[in-house]
This record gives sequence, C-alpha cells and structure tokens, in this order.
Amino acid sequence: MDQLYDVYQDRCPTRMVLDRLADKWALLILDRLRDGPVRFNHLRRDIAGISQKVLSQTLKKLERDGLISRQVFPTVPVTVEYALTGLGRTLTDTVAALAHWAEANMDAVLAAQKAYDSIVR
Amino acid sequence: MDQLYDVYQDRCPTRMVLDRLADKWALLILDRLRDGPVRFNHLRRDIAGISQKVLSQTLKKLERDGLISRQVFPTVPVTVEYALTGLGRTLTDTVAALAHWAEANMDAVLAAQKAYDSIVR
DNA sequence: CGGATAGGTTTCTATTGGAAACCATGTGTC
DNA sequence: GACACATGGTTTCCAATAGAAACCTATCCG
Repeated sequence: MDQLYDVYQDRCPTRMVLDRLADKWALLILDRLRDGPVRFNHLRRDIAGISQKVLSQTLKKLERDGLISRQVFPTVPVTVEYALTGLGRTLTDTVAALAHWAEANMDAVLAAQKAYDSIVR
Repeated sequence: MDQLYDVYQDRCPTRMVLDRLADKWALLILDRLRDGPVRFNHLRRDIAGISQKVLSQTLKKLERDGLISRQVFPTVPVTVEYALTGLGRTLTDTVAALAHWAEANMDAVLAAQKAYDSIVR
C-alpha cells in the first residue's frame, strides 16, 4: 500500500508531483496562501520578482493539481481569489519548513559557498 | 534575528537557497543520501532518468552549498562517494516529507487533474 | 590488443523562464 | 467623449536551462 508509487522510478506519476513541488514559485505561493485567500495582484506584489505570466501559469498548474482553488468575484474590476484546498493544506507545514530552513541556514550556506570558491577556481 | 532574511524578497540570498532546494533532482539526491554515502554511478542508477551531466552538476552545486561532501578513493577505477554533511542532515526530514507527500497523495492529485481537465478544455 | 568500469565533460538541440508589451472590461476624471 | 487607472490575464520574444548522446581518461582483465 505504501510502495505503489516510488519517486525514484522514472515515469512514476509521483515524479510529476515532485516536479510541481520542486518549483521555487509554487513553494512561495503555497506558503503565501497559508494565512488565507489572496488575490492575484496581491500575490504578485508579495512575491517579489515573479512575473505575471509565471504567476498565472503556476497558479493554473497548482489549481489543476487540486492544491489551490480559484474563485472569481463579479466586482469591478473583477476580483480573483486563490486559496489552499484541503489537499493543499496538508502540504503547507512541509513547504513552510523548507522555506524556513532556507531563511535559518542562509549564513551556513553562504559560508560554505565562500569556502568552496576559495579552494576551487 | 529571525527576519534578517525573507524568502519573499527578491535579491534575498534565501532565494538562492530556495532555488537550489526547489530542484527535483537535488531533492531526490538528498533523500537518497539519507542512509549513508553513495557512489556516483550508484546514484545514477538509483535515481532513474537523471543524466550524467545533470547529476554531476547538481552534486557540484550541493557540495558548494555545503549540503553534501565528496570523497575520492584511489581505487581502480577511482571511486567517488557522496555523503550528507551535518548541514545537509538538518534538511533531510523536510525533504523526505516532501517526497513522501508526493507518494502518499498521488491519487488525490491525479483525480484532481482528471476532474480539472474534464471541465476545462 | 579489445573490452569493461568509474566518473566525468562536451556538444547540440528542445524546452523553459523571464521581461515587456498588449488586451478586455469597467470606473472615475475632466 | 477622450483619457488614465485598476484587475487579471495572454502574447511575444530572447536568453538560459535541461536532457540525450557522444566522447574522454585512467586502469585492470584476459
């Protein structure tokens, strides 16, 4: 029951899922939605550096995978809210852990890079 | 002390780190090294579908970031072993959680995709 | 000598990523 | 009525990346 799927196998569908999660923008979006629904342009502003195209594409993929939901409000101009689904919510702790690892261990990584570059090259 | 770094900011070094972690192959390699050192070609065989070039590149990046170590043994032919460093080991639980989430939630994701595709298109 | 093994690098092409421009719709301003 | 602005996108274009396949170096075996 556990070993129906195996990320180490090529062509295994879990690879597709891992591919989706192994995406900087997808991780940031999922993490950003943790506290509740967020509108398109709000996401765009919060996640500094993402382009409209990539944001739109990534949101579409996440929606297709059932991780986030998209709700359109007939305001003017139209408002679109993205929110985590139940499935998406099962992921957020792990995603947050990754993001926070990055923040917490930056110094160690930068030091390692510096040491490596001073030896190699 | 906590907010020196912020993954949501562009140009923040944590983005570089997140970039490295948000890589399918890097995640698989880190997870694969959990049980101890593994040789180059062993990794290559275990992680189905990875090319030599990408494996070599990814290993180099992970080594530069201080997440894995590389040890050469003067056997014949030469043997090269890759292992997690202490820093790398602090990551493995999170990485494993991601990989296992993918395995555990595959069915839900595939179902979501099927439902999405039947409505859209 | 021919072949095998380990651990790579090089080359070439196809896909992807990001920047910038464009678009549809409606509202407020003058 | 012409114009600017906001939202939530799509389109276009170019540069960077990913992957497949071939090649390389060194050494041992028979």
